[in-house]
Order: sequence, then C-alpha cells, then structure tokens
Amino acid sequence: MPLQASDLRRVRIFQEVSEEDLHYFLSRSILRAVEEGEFLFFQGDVAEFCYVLISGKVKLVQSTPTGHVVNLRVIHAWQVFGAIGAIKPGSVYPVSAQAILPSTVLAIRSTLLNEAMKTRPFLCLALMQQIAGYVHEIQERYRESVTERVEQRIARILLRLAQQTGVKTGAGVLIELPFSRQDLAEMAGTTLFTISRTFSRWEKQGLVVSGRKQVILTNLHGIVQVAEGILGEPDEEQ
Amino acid sequence: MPLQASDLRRVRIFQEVSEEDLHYFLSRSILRAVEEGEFLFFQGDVAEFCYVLISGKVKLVQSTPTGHVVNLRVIHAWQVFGAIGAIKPGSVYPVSAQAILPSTVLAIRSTLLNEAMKTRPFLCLALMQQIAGYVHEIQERYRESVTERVEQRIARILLRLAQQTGVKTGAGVLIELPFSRQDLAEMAGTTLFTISRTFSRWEKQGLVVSGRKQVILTNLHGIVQVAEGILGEPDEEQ
DNA sequence: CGAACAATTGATCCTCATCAAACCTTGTGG
DNA sequence: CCACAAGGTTTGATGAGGATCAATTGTTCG
Repeated sequence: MPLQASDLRRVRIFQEVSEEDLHYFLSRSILRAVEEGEFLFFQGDVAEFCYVLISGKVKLVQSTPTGHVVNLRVIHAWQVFGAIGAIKPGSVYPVSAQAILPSTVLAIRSTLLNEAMKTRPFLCLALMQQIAGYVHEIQERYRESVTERVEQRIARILLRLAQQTGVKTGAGVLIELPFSRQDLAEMAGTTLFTISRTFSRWEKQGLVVSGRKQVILTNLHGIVQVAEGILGEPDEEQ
Repeated sequence: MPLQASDLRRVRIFQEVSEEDLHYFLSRSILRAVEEGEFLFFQGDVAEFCYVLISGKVKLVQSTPTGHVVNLRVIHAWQVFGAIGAIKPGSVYPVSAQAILPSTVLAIRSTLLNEAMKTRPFLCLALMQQIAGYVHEIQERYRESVTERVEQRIARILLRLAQQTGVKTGAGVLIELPFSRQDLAEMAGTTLFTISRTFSRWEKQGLVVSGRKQVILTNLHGIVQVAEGILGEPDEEQ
C-alpha cells in the first residue's frame, strides 16, 4: 500500500505539522526500499537527505580506521535519522546507516526540511527535543563505558532493547531482532566472545535463554540487578 | 564593568538576534558570580535556568552512585550550557555544572528562551547547531572510549584542550587551565595514576613538559601520532 | 550432504585499575 | 624563617578483567 500523509503523524516531529505541509513533504520525498545489509549512507558523505524509517530496522554505526565498529543506535519504525544535514546545510553524516532488516525509508531532502524549519518553529523545537533525548542517551552510554564493567553494560543494552522492541511471551521478554553476538558486542563495546561467555553464565543462572540471533530475558529483575552492579561476580556458585 | 548587550554578540546563538531582543534577555537575566568549586546546578535538578559563561571556566560532570565522576565537557567563556530546560520545559539537568575557576555567569530563565524560540526560528536553529556539534563530540568520545587505549584517549583530550584554550609559547602549546591529574583522568576516563605515569613517559620522550596543574605540549605532532595510535608502545627505546 | 556462517569454549597475555607508600609543592602559623 | 600540615604527584607491586587467537561445535541453507 502506498504511504499516506496521515501515516506521517506517527513521526514525532510531524505531529503538529499542518495537513498541507505533510502532503508537501510527502510529495517531494522519495520512498526507497533497501535490502538487509545495505547502507543508506556512509559517515563522511554530504548529508543531502534525512530519513524516516517506514518499516524494517536500521542501525547507525561508526567504524574506525582499525576496523572496529561501534553501534551507536538502532532505528525503529517512524523514527527520524540522518537529520544533521537539515540542521546545518552542507554538513556530513557523522555515522553510517545500515539496514539490519529489509526496510523501507522515506528520504526527505535536507534543504527541504531546513527551509521548512525556518518558518515553523514548532517543527524545529520538536526536532531539537529528539536530539536532546539522544544526547541524554549517548551521555549515559559514555559514562557507562567508562565507569562500568562489561557485564553491566551488556545488561543495560538488553534492557534498552527490551524496552524498545521487547515482546512479552510466556517465558519472558523476547528480543526478536536479528542481533548476532557481533551486533551486541558492537553495542556494548566489547567482543563477541565476551558476549557469548556472559550469556552462557547468565543462562546457567536462569537470567536469559539465548538462541541464534535472539534472546529471551527470563528474569528481568535479575538483569536489572546485574545492570545496577548489585548482582556482581558470583564468586562461588552451585 | 557591567555586562553590555553588545557583549552577548559573542554568544553564538545570539549572533543574529535583534538588538532589542538582546536587551530584553539581558534585562531579565541574572548576573551571578560563583567561586571556584561551587556548583551552579546538580544533575537531577529541574532546569529552571540556562547559562551563558561570561568569565572563568565551568565543567559539566556526571557522577555515579559508586562515586565515579565523568567529565563530559569544559565550558569556556561565551558558551551556553544547561539549555535542556529551554528545549523541553520542565526537564532536569542530565549533568552537574561546577566552576573550576572563579566565574561569572548570566542566568537566563529557561521559559524565557523557550518562548523566544517559538517565534524566532533562527534562534532555535542556532541552538540546534550547537547541540549537533556537541552530539558529534560526545559520539567521538564514546567511540574512543570503546575502541582506543587509554594513552590515545589522553592524547586526544590534550589535543582538544589545546585547540580550545591552548596558548602558543616558545616551548610549545601551553594548556594553562587548572587541571589536576584527577581532572584529566575524569576527562579521559581513567585514573590519576595512569595519567601521571603516561606523562612521565611522554616527558622522557620529549612530547610534553608537565607541571603542577598545567601541561605544555612541546611536540604537537608527536601527540597527534600517539592519538592516532601510530606512536604506539615504544617496546625498546634509547 | 557439504559449505558457509554463527556460536562456544579454552588457553594465554596485556592493559590498566587498585592499593600502598613516598615524595614534592604550596600555604599557614608560630 | 622554619616547621608543619594538606593536598597534589610520583612510583612500585599486584591482580583482575577482558581482549585476542585458535580450535571445536552447532545451525541454516543451497
């Protein structure tokens, strides 16, 4: 089915926009399908477009010269990403965007949004609020990466994912994104080996059931305790 | 001397504001002096004011329940900080602000700025650009904290400081802020011991001259190489 | 069924935090 | 002017947490 203007109401920054503006944006934007693994843009590219994710999942990553990859954010449906060009025309994306599922996106020309914001303060404020929320999250993650041990950070990542896309099942909260150990490692700032080991341990403790590319949190409260550092090192067990 | 409206032109987000707006802001704001070590606000406080630093230096830090302190940012004169309340009325500061020198600040009521932005898109856009720049920096630091070793991160911190407040002298670039080893450790996400050790090593290698609460970068190029990971571990030297 | 990929597990090593102790400044009061 | 205190700094010894590498074991798909 084609994308309706009314669908765009699900996008937070478009909630207060006029009906005709909505049509305006929609008529001038490009609906684009991307395959799993495909990149929408690379860090360093000029930010000609900003995007609304319509369906699927996208991750924002940074990669270093040495080959390390850091996952900064996972984008869910109806979220905006890559808006840096709309904020400051001519700037470049600070991250790369890669689809982790077959996805569709609405590509809005940055200049279009930028112009629109110049005469629609509420649009501008709405985007700023989004960014502020993101600042908050990345600050937290920075602090965690510096002060907390890996185990805690993994727990926090799981909790965030559960909150964002968790599905309650009989056995617990299921995180059903296609996240390999590698993906999780990139989110927590560790290696897939450590993720694997940690999951093995947690599985013995009855905190999670981990399968291929999915995880079920069977004891949410326990995970929270790990995240808080209360359930630290299980010196002796069994 | 009293603060002139024209002085506020040095604040980036006020560059394009009308003269009368400037007077409006100034007349309704409070000029406040704080001593070294004094806090302007704590994380978790309701963000009733946002601030412009007029003179001195302020640091933004987060502290954890376990007592770890993370330094997120150092504020220099004419920079805005604590603007979260202007973006979203009623929200709380995500960080604490502490003066690291005797300072004076202009406290602007958040609601005042928020209202102003609703009718002055350029003001809104200017603030958003500031925030975007900050997002960029914190993302970089996050990536660094996850992928790079301490030595590199310390080098990067020094380079940032040099760029922000470095003074060229005969011997090299002087960073003259009153930064103890503890402060630097909080910025780089390490301990004062490691900072001390690193400086000792660098001093032997002729990269820096470190004194009490100050550093001179005598070989900027060398520091850059360390930051890039090129000048890694000097296995054998001499 | 085999190929390709994901996950596990073990052995090893290295970086860095931690704790303890000594050392060096700067300022204060006799 | 010296003595002493207080805070910043250095250095050493030690250990723990994870990264790294290699080898093995599932799992999915053509």
